[in-house]
Amino acid sequence: MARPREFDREAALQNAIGVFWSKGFAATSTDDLRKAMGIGRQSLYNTFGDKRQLYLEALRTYQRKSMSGHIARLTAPESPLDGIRDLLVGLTPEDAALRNLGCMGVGSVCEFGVTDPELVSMRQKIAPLLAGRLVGRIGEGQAKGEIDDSLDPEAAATLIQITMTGLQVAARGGADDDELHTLALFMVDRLRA
Amino acid sequence: MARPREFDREAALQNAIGVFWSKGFAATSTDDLRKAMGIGRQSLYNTFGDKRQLYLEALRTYQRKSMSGHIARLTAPESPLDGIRDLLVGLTPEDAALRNLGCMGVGSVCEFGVTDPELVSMRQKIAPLLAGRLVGRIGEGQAKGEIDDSLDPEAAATLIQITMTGLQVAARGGADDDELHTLALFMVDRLRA
DNA sequence: ATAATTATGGACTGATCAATCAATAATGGA
DNA sequence: TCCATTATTGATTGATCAGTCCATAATTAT
Repeated sequence: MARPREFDREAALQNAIGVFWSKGFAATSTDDLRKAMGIGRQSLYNTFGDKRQLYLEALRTYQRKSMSGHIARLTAPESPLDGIRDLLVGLTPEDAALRNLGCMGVGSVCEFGVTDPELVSMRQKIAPLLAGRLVGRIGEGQAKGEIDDSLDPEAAATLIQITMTGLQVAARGGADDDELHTLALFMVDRLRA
Repeated sequence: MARPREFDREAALQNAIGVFWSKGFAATSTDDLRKAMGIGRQSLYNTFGDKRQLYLEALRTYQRKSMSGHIARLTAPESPLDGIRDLLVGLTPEDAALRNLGCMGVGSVCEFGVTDPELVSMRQKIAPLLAGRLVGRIGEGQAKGEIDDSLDPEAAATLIQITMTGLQVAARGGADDDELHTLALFMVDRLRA
């Protein structure tokens, strides 16, 4: 029917994610994107709309992948406490260059705060997914006697999410693997019965 | 000897801090700064150098004030655990507009990561100031029997700092006062003997 | 009063920004 | 084959960017 696209949309999007993740929205130019994505300017606008739309799609895609990793690590082990440990320990990659990027979602919160309603609503859809699973595993752990029975599962789940955010910022600030690892294990210990 | 400056340098700097704090470095234009500071363009360049130098001075000034507040809250109460509680509870202001700004230091880490050596070295000078005091108060608390004797003071101090970062990001993301308050108290409880 | 010095305001610079236009190329269906 | 449709390329737009130049104003020392 029409001329087919010469590039791989998914691959180009992944490259765009990489740029936004590393530099944030404001510091990224459309030329940075074009170069990293390996496509022409018009192709970018035809395929992804404008810079903002591309950012939204990049962030959404990043969040989906990131979240599914979190949930996989949290739920894989039989022991709930091991799940929480794996969630936190596996949060920051061993590869320093990757780890130093931190989390694109955290970066987005820091860059935009509450000024962009579309971003706020995107977060509100994603955050509860992990929170719910966390509350579940904490309850499980309490039933098994692994986790301190006296703590409120909701508050503990929120604290774990806050800790994840803190770890990501530390990682972006250059924290090394050992430090983050130690911190994750320390936090898990604080939940133990 | 020469014509005196017509504006208050400190007041202008405070206004610049406000803009950078709210919008970050990249999204702030020199015109934003000029307007908020209420001075002419040439006055800005004469007095503060360029945009980057102004940012560095703004961040340095912010950090100093912020850090002295942290240390004051941490050390004021007789009870070490109360000090840690006040540090965390008092971290995020009651006023929503102010709280939603989060922390300019956290914003700087998220925006620049480890890409700017001058910022990295600025952080390395500031972070240990609080860490040292925290370790001290944790040791105190353990000696008094308030804080769990089995935990490593260094790791606990780092976890508290990570928690502070997480709270600030949550605040920037729109978290309400109650949620942050609850979280702070929950964290303190996790250190108790 | 005059000279030296610094502050201020407005015009201006070249670079870069996001985004569009217009011309050409490639595809499948008629 | 030829038409409708979409992709690609390169030139181009007007806006905004950080930063400078220059003329004028205000101050103190002499």
